[in-house]
Amino acid sequence: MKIIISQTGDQPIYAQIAVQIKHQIFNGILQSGDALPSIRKLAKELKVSVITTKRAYEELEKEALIRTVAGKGTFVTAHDQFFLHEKRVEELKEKLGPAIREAKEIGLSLQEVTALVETIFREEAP
Amino acid sequence: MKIIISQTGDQPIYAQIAVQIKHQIFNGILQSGDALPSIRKLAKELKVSVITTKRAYEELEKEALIRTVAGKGTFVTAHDQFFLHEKRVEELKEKLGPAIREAKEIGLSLQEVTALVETIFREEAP
Amino acid sequence: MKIIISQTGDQPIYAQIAVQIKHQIFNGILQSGDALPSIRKLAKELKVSVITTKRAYEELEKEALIRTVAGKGTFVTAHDQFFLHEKRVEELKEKLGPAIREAKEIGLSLQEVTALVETIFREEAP
Amino acid sequence: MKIIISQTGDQPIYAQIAVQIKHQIFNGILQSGDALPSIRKLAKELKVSVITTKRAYEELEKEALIRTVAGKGTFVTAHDQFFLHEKRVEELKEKLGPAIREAKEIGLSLQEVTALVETIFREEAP
DNA sequence: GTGGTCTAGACCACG
DNA sequence: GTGGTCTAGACCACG
Repeated sequence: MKIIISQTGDQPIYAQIAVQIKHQIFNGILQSGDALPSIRKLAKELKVSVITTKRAYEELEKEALIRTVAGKGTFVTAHDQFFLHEKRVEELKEKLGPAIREAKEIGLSLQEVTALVETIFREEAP
Repeated sequence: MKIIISQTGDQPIYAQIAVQIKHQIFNGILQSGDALPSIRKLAKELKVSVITTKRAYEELEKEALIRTVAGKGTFVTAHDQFFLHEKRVEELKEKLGPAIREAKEIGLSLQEVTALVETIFREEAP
Repeated sequence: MKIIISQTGDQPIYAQIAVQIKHQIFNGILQSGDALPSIRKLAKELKVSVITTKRAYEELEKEALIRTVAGKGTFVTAHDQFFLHEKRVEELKEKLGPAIREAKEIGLSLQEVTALVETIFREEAP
Repeated sequence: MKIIISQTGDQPIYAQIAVQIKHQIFNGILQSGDALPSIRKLAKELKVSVITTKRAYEELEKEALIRTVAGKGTFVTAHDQFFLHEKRVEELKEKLGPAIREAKEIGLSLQEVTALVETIFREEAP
């Protein structure tokens, strides 16, 4: 499983794992019903503790993106496109919201903000 | 000094203080050369530990927005409009950047992102 | 043999099998002396491991509801109506007991509890 | 803090702790805003691991009964009587439900069930 | 093999 | 002092 962990401590390891798996689900790399690696296998692969991988899976379970069956393993929840789209937009709003609120506090106009958004959008590697 | 602290723990208190002072500088409420309250005075006023206000001022010093002179007090750094504008845009980019990167990962087009930005911009209280 | 297994993990599979066979005995679908399917046959039918069906039968043997005769098979124990009635009430008490104990801890009166029981009884599909 | 732990393994320790604190909240022994012991203090007192007490507190946080503030401690959530009553009845239904469903499967009438409930209610120590 | 739970330490940020 | 996170082991139930 392709997951990159940064030990620089800016974000808990379990959160880094969770968010990357989440994105794999969002992008269809992991699909409904797909089995995730066992918490122990993934722990070995990433060289972290079992508790850390378990914690990551717990986060995703809270969001109903995966489902753990004791003794069986962990699987991507069956979900339709609508559910995923909702999840994605919700997540995006949570991140864009504070930034835009701040832009307004700073006194930027809508035009200035969208211009900045466009610049950043184009800057980033496609 | 007008600073509102949320004890709900979603953000460290020192960071809340720092960001609010920063915004007062950005918005001209605090201007070049203005004296800030002493860390002890501010601590009393906000009913927090002196360590907390000290930490907040340290953050702002790192960003060169304020300057502490031993035995005299703490003052807003002399800065021109260009410097402040740069700071503001830099800060905004740091927040918008990850959100926009994510929007692209999710597969949203520039049009969809700007539409979402506009919606959020209009939603927020002016 | 009519047994429905839920893979959702809320209850061990062996327990699901055991309880459903138990209910078939209680309700007379399985009667004294009736032969149960062999653990291997049942395992195939339900698509579970032989270990699982064996474990289920062991549970029922502990309760003296079935009896395994080496080389012959497994049979519903000879029992009279009194024995079965006792078993049923005993089982029910085990489940109702903790709930009612809790109701008292919470401070509900007998009237309130029986009212709640009546509501739930009527709610459930007959 | 008065909490009794059974090591017999029928229920995880963290769940035992959580349920007993929950009952103290329900019964007014712990009231809105009251501080709970720190996870480390409680761990020492109960002679369990810190992770176990933390896990217990996490369970209660999921149910919005307590609130943890990093660096401050853990507190009983401000809640009104209506909220608590709802919680209590909800919990009770979850326990009574399966038992009553079973009673019906066994073929008991509402009268028989309520009679049994009454017997158990009176049997238990007041 | 799978998860579930637990221990007894550790280091960190915040205050 | 407070939580938050993590490790490197362990034993268990289920299958």
